[in-house]
Amino acid sequence: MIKVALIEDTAEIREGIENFLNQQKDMACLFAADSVERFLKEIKSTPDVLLLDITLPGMSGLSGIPHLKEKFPRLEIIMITIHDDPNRIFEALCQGATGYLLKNTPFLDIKKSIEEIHRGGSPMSPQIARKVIHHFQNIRPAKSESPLSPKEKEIVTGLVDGLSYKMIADRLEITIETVRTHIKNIYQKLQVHSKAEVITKSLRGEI
Amino acid sequence: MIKVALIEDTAEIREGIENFLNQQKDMACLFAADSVERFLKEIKSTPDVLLLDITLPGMSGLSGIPHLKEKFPRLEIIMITIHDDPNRIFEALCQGATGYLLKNTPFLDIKKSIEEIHRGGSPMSPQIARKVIHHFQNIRPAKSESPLSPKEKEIVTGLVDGLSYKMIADRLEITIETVRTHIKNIYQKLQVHSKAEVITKSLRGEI
DNA sequence: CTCAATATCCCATAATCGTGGTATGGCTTA
DNA sequence: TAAGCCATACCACGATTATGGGATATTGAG
Repeated sequence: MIKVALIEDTAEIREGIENFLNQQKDMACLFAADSVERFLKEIKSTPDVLLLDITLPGMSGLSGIPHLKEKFPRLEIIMITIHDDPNRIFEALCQGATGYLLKNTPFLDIKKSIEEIHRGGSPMSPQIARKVIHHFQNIRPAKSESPLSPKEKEIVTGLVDGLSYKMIADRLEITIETVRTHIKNIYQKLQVHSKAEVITKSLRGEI
Repeated sequence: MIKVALIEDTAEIREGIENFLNQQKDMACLFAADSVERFLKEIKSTPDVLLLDITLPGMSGLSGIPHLKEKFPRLEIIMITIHDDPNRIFEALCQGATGYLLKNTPFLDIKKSIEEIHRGGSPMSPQIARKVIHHFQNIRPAKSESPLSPKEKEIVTGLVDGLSYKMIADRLEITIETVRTHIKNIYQKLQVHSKAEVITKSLRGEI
């Protein structure tokens, strides 16, 4: 039995979702509030999953996340919203939300999402996922000419990931001796003498 | 009719997916190759969607993405892989992949994903989505105070500068043994096991 | 005052790394 | 065709790192 809670200011939507959840066999809506403040004050037990609207009177869902997480550290939060503004999505995810659904999502899919998040997944509509990914792609612009060969760059990636030579060898499916050779060449090209320097250069965008 | 292509080195999996795709009414598998190199050399027409394995002989799927995107700028790429290593996922998404599926995904879901990506969404299994989101959540919380003591932060700075224990000891005018102790404590606090990981965390603002 | 955190120092050992070699085969290009 | 880069692989050795012990002194918070 998944214990769900809900914060949504529009009574119609709130009651609709609440009723729907309570009709399900494997979940129950513990509590439904119209604001973060009221929720924090009045909730009695500990929910597993919270459906949280972004636009709320008083404290917004976004700024409420840290408070909610503080009171219930293991709470999984799914944002529900009409906005699909990438910045808000990004913000919510950074604050600690784990899922993100649009308000027009059918009830049945909301149910699936609650089950999904409870299983350790992250429900996200594909449209949202695409926006999230675009954010990723924008923060790392294509870098200019690097003196390193493609394989060498893969080795560097391994170093940045904190892998040992052995682990890099496994990942790239080559022997550790080949990894050593590549690394020697990388050091030569970059004029460095340690993993540490390569990682620093790489993360500072100097490669 | 969605034009799909496939790069996967295991013949069994490749042919399985190829056959399945060709049985669908609304899609066709234009071409299936066992390596990025062969794909780029032999493909004749322009696919809409590419299913791309990460682990490949020769050029890895990861490093192949830029080449594939260069030849087919509007190509949508879905990574298919047995690995769910967050670093690789992150890398693939940054390189320009738009979807990410685990190899055990049922054929029917692969089909749905292809349709989804073609509609402008981003197919991702919820497990993957969770990992992606964790990446988001780890980039930000630089705001909270670090668990490291002032001295420990100085040690970290030394590591980032590529110094050996000896050099850090000289710089801070303490013995190398003290440096060792500090580093042991740092590893403990950050739950890591190498200089490399400390440097990466530090430069990513996670400390 | 006591405790926890910090900072200092020492020892020992196994694993990993850095660096010097050598060598083969494929590919590109002058 | 020869020169060069790239990727692959192996050997050897000293340096460095990772991790397990202990030990002592200071300091600020409860």
